[in-house]
Amino acid sequence: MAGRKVNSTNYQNQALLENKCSLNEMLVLLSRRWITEILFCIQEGNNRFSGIKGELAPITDHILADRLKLLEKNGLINRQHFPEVPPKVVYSLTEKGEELCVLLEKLCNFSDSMSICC
Amino acid sequence: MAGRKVNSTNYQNQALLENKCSLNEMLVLLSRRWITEILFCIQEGNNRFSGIKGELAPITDHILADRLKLLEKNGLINRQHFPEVPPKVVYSLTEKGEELCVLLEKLCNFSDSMSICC
DNA sequence: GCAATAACTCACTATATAATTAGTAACTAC
DNA sequence: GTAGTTACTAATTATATAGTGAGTTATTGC
Repeated sequence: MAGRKVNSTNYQNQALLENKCSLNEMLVLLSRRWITEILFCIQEGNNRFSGIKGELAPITDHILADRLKLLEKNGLINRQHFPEVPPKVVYSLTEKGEELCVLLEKLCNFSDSMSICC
Repeated sequence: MAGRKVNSTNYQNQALLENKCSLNEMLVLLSRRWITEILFCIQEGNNRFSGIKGELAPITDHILADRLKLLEKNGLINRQHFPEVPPKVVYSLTEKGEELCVLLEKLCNFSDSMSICC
């Protein structure tokens, strides 16, 4: 975590947008690469680190760990740790997480109905 | 527009995600800074370049022009140009644009109901 | 002829985000 | 005692995205 430059216009503009509307915060979170796919993996019961890693093939450990932490921090998933060897950690959606998945599916249907280019 | 590095893992991973699900394309578009605010401005009738620029105060001409072009390219807004001097251009939401705004409002209500930290 | 206007465009710099590579603990099977 | 296992972490490099500052066009008002 290199830390953001708090005095930059870049930072301040983002802060302004997030203050104006929480949607902007949500979109920053959701647009982190892999994050929605990780959510859907867990929703479908693929609920362990290595399982998700396998399904989202080229994802790195680093990014996966970071995204799981983000999702947990925001109350969208639960993390259950079993002190075995080798270690076992199981993830599951919270109620909020389920709710979000429903909204994302709607957005997904909408995006299917149009062709997007950036 | 400096062009993306098409052979990088960075690019290829993004492409993989966008292939897997159009939601990922949609999220890239929506997470461009200012874009949802611009959409909401137009929805509320603030439909000219300088008007939007005024409302989203620290936004630059450069970014605003880019975002309007993106929204138009994706069929979310219409651009009507009047050949006067000084020039006059009026933007409006398309049907798709209206539809998207409805979905975004739902997502916004959801994000209001939780506290997000990144 | 000079300043002001709206709606842009361009070249450049600053910043944020993702990927790469290596390393960790605490065991078990061989 | 060496390799293999899971779920991570850390330092560094590569890439994408945002912001800065200036320039453009074609006209009207002074």
